[in-house]
Amino acid sequence: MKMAEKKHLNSSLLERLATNGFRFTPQREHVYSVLLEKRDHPTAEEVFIRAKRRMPDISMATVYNCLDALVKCRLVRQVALERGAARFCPNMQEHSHFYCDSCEQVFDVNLPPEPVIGLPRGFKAERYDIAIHGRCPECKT
Amino acid sequence: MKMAEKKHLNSSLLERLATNGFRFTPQREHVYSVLLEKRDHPTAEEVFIRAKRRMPDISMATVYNCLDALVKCRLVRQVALERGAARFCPNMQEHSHFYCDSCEQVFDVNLPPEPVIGLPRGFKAERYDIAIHGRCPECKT
DNA sequence: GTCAATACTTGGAATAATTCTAATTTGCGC
DNA sequence: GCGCAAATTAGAATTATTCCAAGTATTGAC
Ligand SMILES: [Mn+2]
Ligand SMILES: [Mn+2]
Ligand SMILES: [Zn+2]
Ligand SMILES: [Zn+2]
Repeated sequence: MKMAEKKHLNSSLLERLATNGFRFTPQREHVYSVLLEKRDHPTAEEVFIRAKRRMPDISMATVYNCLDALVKCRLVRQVALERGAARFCPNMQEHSHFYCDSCEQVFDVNLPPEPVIGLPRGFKAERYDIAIHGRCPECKT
Repeated sequence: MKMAEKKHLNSSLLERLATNGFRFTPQREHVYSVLLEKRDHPTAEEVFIRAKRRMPDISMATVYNCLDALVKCRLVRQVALERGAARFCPNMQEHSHFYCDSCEQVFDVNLPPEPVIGLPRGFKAERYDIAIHGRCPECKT
């Protein structure tokens, strides 16, 4: 990434953190950059491993703290597909998730215009989470 | 419940367990009946508490085992909404879940005919899990 | 720039949810 | 009824996450 790009990213990260009452720290910057680098769906553990490579002293507690801040700033989505560790997704476009029951990989899938589900009277939907389970192309028998 | 009804339920439970290679045990019968009694979305812990009322010696490990067997027999659905304890749903009709972010209750919501999501080439969907987050009528401000 | 207030980071302890273990008991085909 | 695989049990172990208390860094006021 070019210097100018990085500076811009960081100033917008700072802004986003600030408007949500968070401080800008090297750890938060780094965790965010780690997520943007490889746009998959790592667990906190996996983020920790990747973050440590260039910031060996970062702690697991901080990774959780950073992920939490990023989620609260809406720079990252937290996804709960299967039971077990939560996963984090840096793709903030509206999309749903395909979970391959065989290789356990998670794929982004574009959503149709709007999933028209008739809710009973009085219910107010804020957000739809669509998880599709099945086999990815690699694992199709 | 009338005696005849119960007998019928149990013989169909036995059959379902048998065809999936499971044995019929009083614990499995009881856990299943506990789920059918109050058709909500309890956690394993909550099932344990309810099951203990009429079967005080049942253990947590057995509750997990029973729930697992019932899920594998497709008599019960396991739902993973938010992070935290898994929930169990005895309603086997196709439906999706509304999770109230305020009171944390889970409601069954009927699905539209079929959520037409165009999957990329090669992906094979087996099951859609639609979770809707929002406010229930009680909690609407 | 200095300073104080407060937020953040850290390692380790604590907790929550679930799974594993090993001894005992039970269901079920013969 | 008998034998054996499967199920139950209490408790230990594991996994994922949160909490804690002490030290450190960031920020805004001056
Ligand atoms: Mn995603
Ligand atoms: Mn349900
Ligand atoms: Zn796959
Ligand atoms: Zn509610």
